[in-house]
Amino acid sequence: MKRNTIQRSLTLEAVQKLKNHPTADEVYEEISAEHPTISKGTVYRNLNQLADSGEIRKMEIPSCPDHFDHCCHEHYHIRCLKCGRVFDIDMDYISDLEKSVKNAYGFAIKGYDLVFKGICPDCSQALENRADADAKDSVNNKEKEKCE
Amino acid sequence: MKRNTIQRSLTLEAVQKLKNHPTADEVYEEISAEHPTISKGTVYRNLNQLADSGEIRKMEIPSCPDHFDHCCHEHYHIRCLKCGRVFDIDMDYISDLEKSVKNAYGFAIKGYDLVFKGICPDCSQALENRADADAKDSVNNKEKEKCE
DNA sequence: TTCTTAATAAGAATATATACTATTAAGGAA
DNA sequence: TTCCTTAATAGTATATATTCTTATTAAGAA
Repeated sequence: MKRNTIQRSLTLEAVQKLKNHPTADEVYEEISAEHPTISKGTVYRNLNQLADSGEIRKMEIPSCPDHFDHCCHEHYHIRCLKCGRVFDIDMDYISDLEKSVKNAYGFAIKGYDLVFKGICPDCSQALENRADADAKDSVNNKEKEKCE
Repeated sequence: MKRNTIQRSLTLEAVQKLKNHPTADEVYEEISAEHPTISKGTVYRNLNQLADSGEIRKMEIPSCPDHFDHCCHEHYHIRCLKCGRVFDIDMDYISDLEKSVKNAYGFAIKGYDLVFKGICPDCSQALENRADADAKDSVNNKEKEKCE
């Protein structure tokens, strides 16, 4: 039988508090600030269990660590190619996109992942500012930044 | 200036030969069977360079290692949730999906990643066969399998 | 209160990918 | 052709994300 542990409650609360699609690591940091003994493996396990039970949503995004979302309505996201942050996007949800599939070669389709990609306002601004500076440095810095 | 190295040619040839969206590791295994001294880092670097120059396509898929595709026309893919393999899917390509976005909050949209998910015919068959056997074992085996 | 065992903490292990560094070799110049 | 510059390589180390392992703890039933 499933047990209601303190760690499980803390994990759920942290995701609900951190509204910006936190990664498992960000959830762990949030919790461990108050409860330093919690284990990162526990956070990972509880996040996945909470996602399995539908209490939170697990967002699997290409070339990114998994992000978790407290939000309950289906919506799309956009990932900044430069800083890696993930944001909500405002667009009607396409619930029957699999009907557009002509041939899935025997696959039982369970859904789809759709993530837009682009450059966020912050990074656009930073790029413009740097355009005056050394172009090479700008490229190097850009390449260095990681997906958070 | 860009140099045409043997390793670069081997990498391109391997992707063109392996038509099933190989991962970098699969490309490395293919090449190293004939050329055991090639370095995995070299394969990664050349795959990314070839993708940057448009000679191959890099497929970034959630919860999967990157896959590489020799194919040149835009098309969608489906990932098996059980075995992790990636297959082509037959569906009209939506080139202007970003026009459906109502509000991207200042983002400059550069494109999108769309990947369907489902259960492939092989895994459907395997699940049916196992349904007669112990259900618990079936679930455990399912959880164990990794994205390839 | 006791007991069973699910869940945990801590850290090792794994997977994917990139970075570092001494060495090699591609291709232009002499 | 031979030499030279330096991009690319091999091999190793490192980074990142996540899962696994194992002894211990504690949730909740009896």
